[in-house]
Amino acid sequence: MDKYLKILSNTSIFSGLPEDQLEKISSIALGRHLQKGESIFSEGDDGNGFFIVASGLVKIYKLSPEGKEHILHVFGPGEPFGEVAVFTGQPFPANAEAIAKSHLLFFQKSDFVRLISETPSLSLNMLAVLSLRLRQFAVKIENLSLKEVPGRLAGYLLYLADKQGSGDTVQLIISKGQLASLLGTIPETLSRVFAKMADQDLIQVKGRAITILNREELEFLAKHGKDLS
Amino acid sequence: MDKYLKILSNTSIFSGLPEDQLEKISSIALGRHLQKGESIFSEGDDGNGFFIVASGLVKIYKLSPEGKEHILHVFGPGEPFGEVAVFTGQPFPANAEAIAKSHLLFFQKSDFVRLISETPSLSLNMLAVLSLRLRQFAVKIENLSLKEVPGRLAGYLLYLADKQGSGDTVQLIISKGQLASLLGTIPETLSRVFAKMADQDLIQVKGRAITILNREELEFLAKHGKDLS
DNA sequence: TCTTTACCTTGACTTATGTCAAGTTTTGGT
DNA sequence: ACCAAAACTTGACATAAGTCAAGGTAAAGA
Repeated sequence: MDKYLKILSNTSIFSGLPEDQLEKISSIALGRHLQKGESIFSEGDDGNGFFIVASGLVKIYKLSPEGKEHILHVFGPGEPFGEVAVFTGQPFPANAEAIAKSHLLFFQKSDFVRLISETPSLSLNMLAVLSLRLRQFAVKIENLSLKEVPGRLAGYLLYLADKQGSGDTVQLIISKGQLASLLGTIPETLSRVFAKMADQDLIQVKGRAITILNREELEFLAKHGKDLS
Repeated sequence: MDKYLKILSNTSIFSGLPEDQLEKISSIALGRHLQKGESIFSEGDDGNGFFIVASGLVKIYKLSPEGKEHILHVFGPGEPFGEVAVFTGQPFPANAEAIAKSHLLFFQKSDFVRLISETPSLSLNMLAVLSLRLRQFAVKIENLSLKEVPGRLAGYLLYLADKQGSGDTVQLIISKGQLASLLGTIPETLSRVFAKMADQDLIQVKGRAITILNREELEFLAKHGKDLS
């Protein structure tokens, strides 16, 4: 059980809580191991609890009636998902699938609601997490409706560079096909945009390793959503 | 002061709370009256509190560097806005403007955080509100990336019909230009789509009054995002 | 009522991006 | 190391929707 403590203290929703609280939380967590490609839940499933990624990678996505997929989120270690269903009392609004071998912690809805109503600082953490996520969605909506694909890709690459911190070379954590879906486009279009950006010496592409060659122009693209032409 | 009680009890975040709680809340609320077109806050402003619409209509929108506007929300009576900034501690991420003569209630951040940490049921309400909003955003993202404009409009009209309940004729609460922005397109395109739908006898348009003539086909459009052709 | 302004519509044109199809490269399993 | 299955790339083409521009309609204020 105690091995969860360290994991929990590194999550956005439980960070900053005193150790005795974390122990309580740890005691209601259920571990679950998944292989790459395993489904976690599907749209419409009863939202009887939520998850935290201990290790691995999970995608949250919706499917159109024609089967086209749009990825809403990719969550890594420390990030919670499925909480929305817990608080709305409605079924899960999207699908979740492990896109790498993953270790998850599951929290039963009833346990968690009790916990949160007893722990004001936990509810404030939770509110902050949901608020941040709303903000991310707002940015995503803005990008989808105001910017073209090159602008969205530029923004994503800069976001990755910032997050990974490792100089000007970033590693895509998902396949280019999945990145296309995350950016609201299709693999063919993304591939062409990568090619064009490489051609213009904005970036260098070697598989999943992308090197930023012209940060300024990339920032211009991300901001204005269009080529300067 | 007590006149706020009735307003507060009709809001999503305060509904279901006992009267003594509502009185406490009422005592920290500040009223504010706005004319149509008045700005409430701008992107980047310090998020020192949040608002509830008592009467009127408020739009939340982002501006691209070129000045193009995208409307994220339109909020009416009973709906809170600006709470995200309160919980993240960051500035407001978007702009807010009254699009009709409006009466707002303002809650100071510090007052509200204290209140919420003292009132578990309030924090659960708040979590539910944010969760629902996340869900709405997820739908919006799905629509923007998976559906074309006719599909988005069809979805919006059905949503309005459901919300207004008044048979098959709905009233647009915002101008068509603003609706275009809310649907992630421009007035010209929206106008053409309205014309095409009317031509196909899916709807009848008389100013801001839209009559649904063929609900089935509209539902097909909203679901599949495309014409059946 | 008249006039001005904002809102809406329509047309001609351009373009970004989706679709379909055919290769090529990379990856993972045996 | 080999082979099959994914993943990726490229080309030709179709089209939804944006841009620019002009005219019409409706609403608000004098």
